[in-house]
Amino acid sequence: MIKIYSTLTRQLKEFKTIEPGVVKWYNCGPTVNGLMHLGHARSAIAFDTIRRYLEYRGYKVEYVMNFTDIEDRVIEVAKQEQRAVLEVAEEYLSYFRRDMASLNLKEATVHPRAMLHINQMIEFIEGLIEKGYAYESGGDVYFDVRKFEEYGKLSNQKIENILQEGTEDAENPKKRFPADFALWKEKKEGEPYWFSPWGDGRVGWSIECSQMSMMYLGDTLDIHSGGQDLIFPHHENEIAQSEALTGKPFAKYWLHNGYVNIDKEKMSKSLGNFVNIVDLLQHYSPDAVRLFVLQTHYRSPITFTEDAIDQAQITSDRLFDIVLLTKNYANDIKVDESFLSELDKDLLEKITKAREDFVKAMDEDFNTSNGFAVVFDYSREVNDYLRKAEQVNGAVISKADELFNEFRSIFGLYEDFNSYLSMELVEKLVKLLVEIRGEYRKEKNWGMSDKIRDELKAAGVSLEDNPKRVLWKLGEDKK
RNA sequence: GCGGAGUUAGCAAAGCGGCCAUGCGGGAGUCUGCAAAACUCUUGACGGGUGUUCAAAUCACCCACUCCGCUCCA
Repeated sequence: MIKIYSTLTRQLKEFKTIEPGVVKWYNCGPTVNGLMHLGHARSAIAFDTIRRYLEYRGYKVEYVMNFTDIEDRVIEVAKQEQRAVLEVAEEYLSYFRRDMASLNLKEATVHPRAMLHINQMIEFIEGLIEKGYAYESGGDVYFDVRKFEEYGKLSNQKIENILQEGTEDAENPKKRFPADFALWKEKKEGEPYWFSPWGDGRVGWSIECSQMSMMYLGDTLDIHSGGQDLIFPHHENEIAQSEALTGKPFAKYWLHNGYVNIDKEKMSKSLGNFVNIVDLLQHYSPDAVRLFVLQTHYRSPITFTEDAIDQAQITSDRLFDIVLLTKNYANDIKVDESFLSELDKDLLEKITKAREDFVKAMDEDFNTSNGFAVVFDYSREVNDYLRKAEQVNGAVISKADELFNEFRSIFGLYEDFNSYLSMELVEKLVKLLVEIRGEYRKEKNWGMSDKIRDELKAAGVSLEDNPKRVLWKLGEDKK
């Protein structure tokens, strides 16, 4: 049984989807006004892993993640750089997709973009006005939070305590109440705008998530997720809008990941203390970054230090060693041995046990930290076996490899094996063998030199001895 | 002010009442032509106090400190 923590109820509950076997999940994606930094990555990796785990546990996950491409901050960047908003959005969007791919983040089922859903959002707002939850005021449209009694339930705040007098936004005279939030904003000079029943303008920030999530997944989602910084006001507003419109619960489970801190401060755009993923990947492997993130439970804060990520890199490399070693043996099965030694039986038991322990750990609100503890214990056992067993049993080690594959697919680690088996490597190895064979030939050790040529040929590399040099090529000789 | 989260060994990080977390690092050993790896043992912790309990890192209360949200933010 999977237990899941929801910010709304602030406790662990059994995970039950509305439709059996299917998870409808909306993850709040980034605003594309800059490069992906570790804070974004932490969120994305955490939820990507939970998604992978749910899939591992047999769910079909419909995962929607938006890109906010029309928003104050994008417009601001466009102004500064004197470029079109669309152009800026396109550019950062492509960088985001690149960085997501390099971190081995799975593509969402749908990646909707706000700009392409403006008309539907206008309809959404019209619906709210009809129901009396929103009002037009001087070209703007606001959500009337006092009409929605449960406003504040997600962030656990009383309406009186929200937006005290004094802040600029609270004193906006167009509002009836300081905490009311904009659904539609009147156009400003030099900014993009759309036509609407209330005049030219553009949509407010939170409306896109409500509208797009409901459009792609239905009125009630199983999971809605994002960073803790979105709880208020963004998600609070989404709940208000959506539930006001449909009268149904908006999402069953609200998941929020902890921050990445640096120097005891939250890593964020506004503080300017962020580490970009592109830069980080200059020094650390994607696997190390994923491991770094996943060694901490998704709701806990992570403190970023160079030391910590160095440690993650070392750990990641060692884990990869044993994964690869196991795979090499598993690929090399010649005979399926039915005889099982004590060590074989022992390892088989440990494989079963490890899988059980792992599932138990992950079922408890996706405790990747404990999940990794199981993986590390397990990798030590496999390592031990590979070095101690008189003979490596192909059937047994294949089972071990299978479990490593399961772990890898859930954590999204070491998936690009091809990069380790490059043509470059083949070239180096063949050249080395040719060189060694050359020495044997000098010594007139024809036995060894022929053996190398024959074995290479069997492996698919043919050598051709010429007076000046040895040529080699891949593939069988033509007959 | 209001609302949350937290303080665990040298570092990172689980744990949510009793038994070994785990990773990195430190020490010793095994193996070994060299090198590397691996494995074994070991090192060590629960911010401070007072309670509750047969038993507390884990519950309650108090104190100290840190961070976060209430403003754009993953």
